[in-house]
Amino acid sequence: MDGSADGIKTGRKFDQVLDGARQVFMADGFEGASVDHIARVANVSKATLYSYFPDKKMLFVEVVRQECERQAQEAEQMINSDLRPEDALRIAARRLTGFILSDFGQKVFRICVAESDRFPDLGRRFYESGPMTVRARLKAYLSNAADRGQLRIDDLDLAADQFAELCKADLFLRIVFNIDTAFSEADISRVINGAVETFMARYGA
Amino acid sequence: MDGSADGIKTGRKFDQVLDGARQVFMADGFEGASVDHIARVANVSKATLYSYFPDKKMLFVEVVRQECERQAQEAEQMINSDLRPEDALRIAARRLTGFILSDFGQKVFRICVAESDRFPDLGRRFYESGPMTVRARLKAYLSNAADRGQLRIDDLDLAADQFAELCKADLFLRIVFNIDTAFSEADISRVINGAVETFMARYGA
DNA sequence: GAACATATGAACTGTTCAGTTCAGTGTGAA
DNA sequence: TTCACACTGAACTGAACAGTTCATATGTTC
Repeated sequence: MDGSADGIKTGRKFDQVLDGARQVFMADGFEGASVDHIARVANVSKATLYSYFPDKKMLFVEVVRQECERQAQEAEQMINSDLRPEDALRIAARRLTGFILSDFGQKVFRICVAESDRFPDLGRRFYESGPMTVRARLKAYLSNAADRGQLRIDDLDLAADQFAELCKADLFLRIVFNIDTAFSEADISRVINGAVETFMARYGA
Repeated sequence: MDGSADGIKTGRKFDQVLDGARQVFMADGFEGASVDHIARVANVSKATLYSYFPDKKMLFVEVVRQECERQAQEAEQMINSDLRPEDALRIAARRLTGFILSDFGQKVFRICVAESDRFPDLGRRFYESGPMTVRARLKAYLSNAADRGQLRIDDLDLAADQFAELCKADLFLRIVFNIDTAFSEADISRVINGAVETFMARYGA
C-alpha cells in the first residue's frame, strides 16, 4: 500500500501525513518542525498522525528515506554512449548541476548535513542514494568511453569524482551559503563548459 | 580588551564565557546547546553569562564571528611564487585539504550550513572569511604565474574555483557525511596529485 | 441500521529550556 | 572599614512542545 520499509500501519490518510511532514521537515529541519504544525499542514489530527508513526523521529526517518529513494531514481539515469565524450559529459554536467542547484537538492543536502549526528546513518544513506550512484553511472560511462579509445583514464573513480567536483565550481558554495538563490544560464554554462574542457584536457585521447 | 565588534561589556570572565560557548556550540550546534550547559563548561554562573550577552543568539553570533576571523587568518597565507607551478599548487592543495578535513573546518562548515537560515548572514560571513579569501589568494598566484608565462588562463576566477574544487574530490563528501572520519596519507596525496595533474593539463603553458 | 474501523479536536501531562531575580559571597581599592 | 563591583547559585516564570487520552463523529460494509 505505502512505500515504507517495515510494517507501518496503513490507512486513508497515511500519504497526507507523509506529505505534510515532508513539507515541514524540508522547510524547518527536524528540531524546527513541530508536530502540531505538521498535523495542521497535513490536514490531519495529531491523534491520527500518532496512529501511523510512533514518534517524531520515525516520521522524520521515513520522510528522508522516501526522499533518498526519489533522489536515487533521479541519479540512476544512464549516460548515452553514442555521443562524443564532450557532448555526453555536457549532458551529464547539465543534469548534475540541475540537481545540485534545485530547491530539492539543496534542501535534502542541508537537512542531511544538519541532522547527520542526531541520525547517524542519515549521511550515509544520502551519500549512497546520491553521490555514490552518480559516481557509479559516470564511472560506467567513462570506462566504456576509455574502452573505445575516446578517453585515456588511469583512475576511473578519481576521474568521475573530479568531473562531478568540477561541475560544482563557484556555484555550489554560493548557493549553499545563500549568497545567491539562483543562477543565470550564462553562469551555469560557463561552469559546465569549463568543467568539460578541463576534464577533456586531462583525459581526452 | 576583548575582540568583539561593538560595545559588549568586559570583565574578568568574559573570555571564559566565550571559550565555553565555543566548545559547546561547535559540538552541539545552536539548538542542541543549552545555556546551562555552556555556563557549566565555562565554569561560570548563568547570571554572569547573561551579564555579558543579552541572549543566546548574540552569544552564538559572537562565537561564530571569532571563528570566522580565525579562519580568515588561516586562509590569508600567500603562496610562494618562486616555485614551479606544480610545486606551488601542491603546497596550496595540501593546505586546503588540511583545512577542509580538519575538525575545526568540518565543524564550522556544518554549523554554518545548519544554521544559515536561522541566521541569514552567517553563511555569507563564513563564505567571505573562508572560500572567498582562498580564491583571492589563489587567483593572485595564478595571475602572477600567467604573467610569467608559466600558465595560460583565460578565466582566472573559474580556474581558481576549479582547483579548489578538484582538491575536494572524494574526500569532502565522505567526511561531510561521516562515511569516514579521517584519511590515510595515501588517500590524500592521490587526490592532491590528481588535482595538480588535471589542473596543469588544462592550464599548463 | 448495526457493527466496525478510522478520524477528530480539545484538553491534559510532563519535560526542557531561555531568561530573570535576588540574597549573599569574594575581592580589591580608598 | 567601607564602598563598589563582579560573581554565584538556586529558585522561579513562562513558553514551547512531544506525546496521551477520550468522548464524539464520520463513513463503510453486511
